[in-house]
Amino acid sequence: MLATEKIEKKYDAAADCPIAATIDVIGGKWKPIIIWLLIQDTKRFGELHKFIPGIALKVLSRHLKEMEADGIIIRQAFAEVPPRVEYSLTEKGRSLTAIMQALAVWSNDNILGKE
Amino acid sequence: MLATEKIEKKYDAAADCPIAATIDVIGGKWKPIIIWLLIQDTKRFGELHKFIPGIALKVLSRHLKEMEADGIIIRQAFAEVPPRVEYSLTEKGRSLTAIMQALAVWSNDNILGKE
DNA sequence: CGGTATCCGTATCGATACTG
DNA sequence: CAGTATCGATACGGATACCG
Repeated sequence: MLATEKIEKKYDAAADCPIAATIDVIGGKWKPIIIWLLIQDTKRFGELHKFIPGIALKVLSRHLKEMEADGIIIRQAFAEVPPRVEYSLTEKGRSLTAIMQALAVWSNDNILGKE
Repeated sequence: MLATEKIEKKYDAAADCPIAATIDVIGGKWKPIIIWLLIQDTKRFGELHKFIPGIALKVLSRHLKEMEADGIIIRQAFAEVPPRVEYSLTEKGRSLTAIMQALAVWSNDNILGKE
C-alpha cells in the first residue's frame, strides 16, 4: 500500500478498527488453539499437528507463518536429521495471555451453558 | 443403529475451543465496530450503516441477525411510518466491553506503531 | 426507512500426494 | 520430520435492484 499516492483510501475494518486488528492476529480458525498450546509450552510442528485434530498441514503451516509475521511466535529450526522445528511465543505473543483467558472465561459464562 | 453410522464427532475449533467460540461471536469482519458503536449508544439501522463506511446492507443485516441470535444485541422495531428499528446491546453484550477495550489496547501497544 | 433477493468474486479451509 | 504442491469445496463479503 503506497502512502505517497493520494488514493481515496477505503475504510478497512481490519486495519482501521483497533479491535478488529487484534482479532485479525488471533482470529484465524485455529490460531486461538495454537496460541493456547504455545502458552503452555514450546512445541514442535508435529506436536501441534497431533494436538489439533483435523487441521490440514497446509493450514497449520500458513497460520504459523502468519503468526510469525505478526511477531507473536518464533520459529526455530535445528539442522539435524531428522529435522526438528520448534515454535514458541514471543514476549508479544505472551502478552496475549490475559486476553485469551478473558475470552475463555466469557465463553464459559455465556456460551457453554447454552447447548 | 448402524455401527458405521457411529457419530464420530469431528473436532470443531469454533465449538470446542472456548476462546474460538468467543471470537466467533465478536469476530465477523464488522462485528467489532458494530459492538463498539452500540456500547456507546443505541442506534438505528441507518445510523449503523452511516457510521460504518463501506459495509454492504446485506452484510450489516446478516451480522445483526447473528448477533441477535447470539444474544448480545436486541432488535426493537417500531410500527411507525416511516419504520424505525433500533439496535442495542443486551447485558450479555455489555459484558464484552472489557474484552473489547483489552483488544483495542493490545492493538495500540503492538500493532499501530508498526506501519 | 429497513430491509431481502440475486448474482458474483475472493478468501479460506481441507484432503491427498509428494519433496528436502 | 517438516513441510510444499495441487486441486477442490465452501464460507464470506460486496454491488445492485427491488419490496413492505
